[in-house]
Amino acid sequence: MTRRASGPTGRALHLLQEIIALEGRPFDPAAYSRKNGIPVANLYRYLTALLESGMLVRPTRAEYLPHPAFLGSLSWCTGHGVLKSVIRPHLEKLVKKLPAALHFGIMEADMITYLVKAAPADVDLFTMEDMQLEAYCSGIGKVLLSALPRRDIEAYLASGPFPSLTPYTITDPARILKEIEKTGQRGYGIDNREAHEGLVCLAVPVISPKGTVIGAISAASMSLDLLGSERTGALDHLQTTAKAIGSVF
Amino acid sequence: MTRRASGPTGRALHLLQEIIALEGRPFDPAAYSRKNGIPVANLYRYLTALLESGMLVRPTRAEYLPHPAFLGSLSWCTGHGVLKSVIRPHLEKLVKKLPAALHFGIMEADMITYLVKAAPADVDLFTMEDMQLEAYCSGIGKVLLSALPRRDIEAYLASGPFPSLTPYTITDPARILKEIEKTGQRGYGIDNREAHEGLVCLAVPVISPKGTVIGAISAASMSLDLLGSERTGALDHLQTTAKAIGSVF
DNA sequence: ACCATGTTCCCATTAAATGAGAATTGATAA
DNA sequence: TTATCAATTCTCATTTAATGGGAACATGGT
Repeated sequence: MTRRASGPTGRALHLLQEIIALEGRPFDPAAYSRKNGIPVANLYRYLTALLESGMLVRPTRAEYLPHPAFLGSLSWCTGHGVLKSVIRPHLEKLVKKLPAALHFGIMEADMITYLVKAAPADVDLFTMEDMQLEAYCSGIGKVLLSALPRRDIEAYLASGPFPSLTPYTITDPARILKEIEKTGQRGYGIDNREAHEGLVCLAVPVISPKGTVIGAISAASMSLDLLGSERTGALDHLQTTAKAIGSVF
Repeated sequence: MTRRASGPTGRALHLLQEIIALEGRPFDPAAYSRKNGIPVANLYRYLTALLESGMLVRPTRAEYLPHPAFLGSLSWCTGHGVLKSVIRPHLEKLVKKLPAALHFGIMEADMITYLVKAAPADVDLFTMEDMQLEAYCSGIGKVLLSALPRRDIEAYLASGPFPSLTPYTITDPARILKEIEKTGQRGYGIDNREAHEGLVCLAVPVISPKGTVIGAISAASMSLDLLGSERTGALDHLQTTAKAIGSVF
């Protein structure tokens, strides 16, 4: 789940994350000591440091919880605000080289949420940040679906119906599955006017060094050239940015 | 704001809290180094440890933010859940010695919220956890009001009106102020049938070692003896528990 | 009062942090 | 592209803190 840095500090931080991950269930020092090969004496030293720093409280002798004041200090970063802050500078840098409507999106409850948008001043597209779209007919959606376990893809396909939004929308679950599989194989997603009249887009996944799919970025355009003569160049830019973003995590 | 443990680990944790406290504003390594007397080289070492442990991300070269995944791992402890977990064992321990309806409450938006309730099986009181009550006519309310800066007390008194809930309810702002002042002077609050027919209660503040008022605990009873013959004993129990809870923070 | 378990203490040994400056990297302006 | 400046990392001898195994000490429950 979490990376662990070496050294005493890294071990103390790992302990903090362990206690948070317990979600309130009792923390068992002896078990943690055994499991991680850390002598109990050191374990208690880490706990002391975390308590003295105000990150943990000890309601009773053998109980450890995140400190309410520490949690309070984190209340400003609820929602996707931090994630947006992480992504935005990358998209705004890319938009200078690839002048199209760029988006970063994640999947939430079978829908795609566009968290970040960056577009040249002369491009006017209907999309907005925090807008939700169907997954089956968007480039980002196909990419994120293709990253799901087979079981989840099938559950998604069974959850239809899939309304037709343009004459090009693919609405048959079997054909959607084929699209998803193709997307996974070639490593990028295409939306060929399936979600909006005349709008095409290319999308690639953003993957952390650990292999987690954070989300996906896409370039959208009202010109078919994006899928034709411009495709290779655009994909190259998207891949580069996606890799840069991924390496942040 | 935060306590700081000595040693490298304590300093690293302090840095983490500093970055969280910035709420997304840019972190200035040089300034932090100067302000805290920490050489920049060490500062960057702490940052590296925090990054490697997955607590921070660095969206761009000179930018540090809490890691979205770390924030996600904390999502289970939104609201007052953790605070309740901290308080509850103490009240449940106290209820064995002081068999009355015990409550822990905090002030939110000029109202009192009862976060924890502990009562003997044979005591049946209308109160419930998460219930909100008026502050001016409850023991906990008077205690928490008396801990406020003068300015805030006056703002509260100006925010009336203060409805009469029983024949004993004090509704005149000037008299409420007197009550609040008396509460602050004697160190505990009294509700003499002001909020509910026949119900009396005693309340004391819960104060952290740093002097922060966390909330207040109260004992309530339908017998006037709580304010008479039982007052000294009950107060003693409440004070002891309040001190024990306070020392947790 | 007793027991079991959780917690702290002890101290010689080992590992890690320290700090000042030099060296390097990266973004921005020219 | 190159110059420039600030941000960041590296180096290394020195200082400081962490380590760990067990004994000793609390505490809550029986």
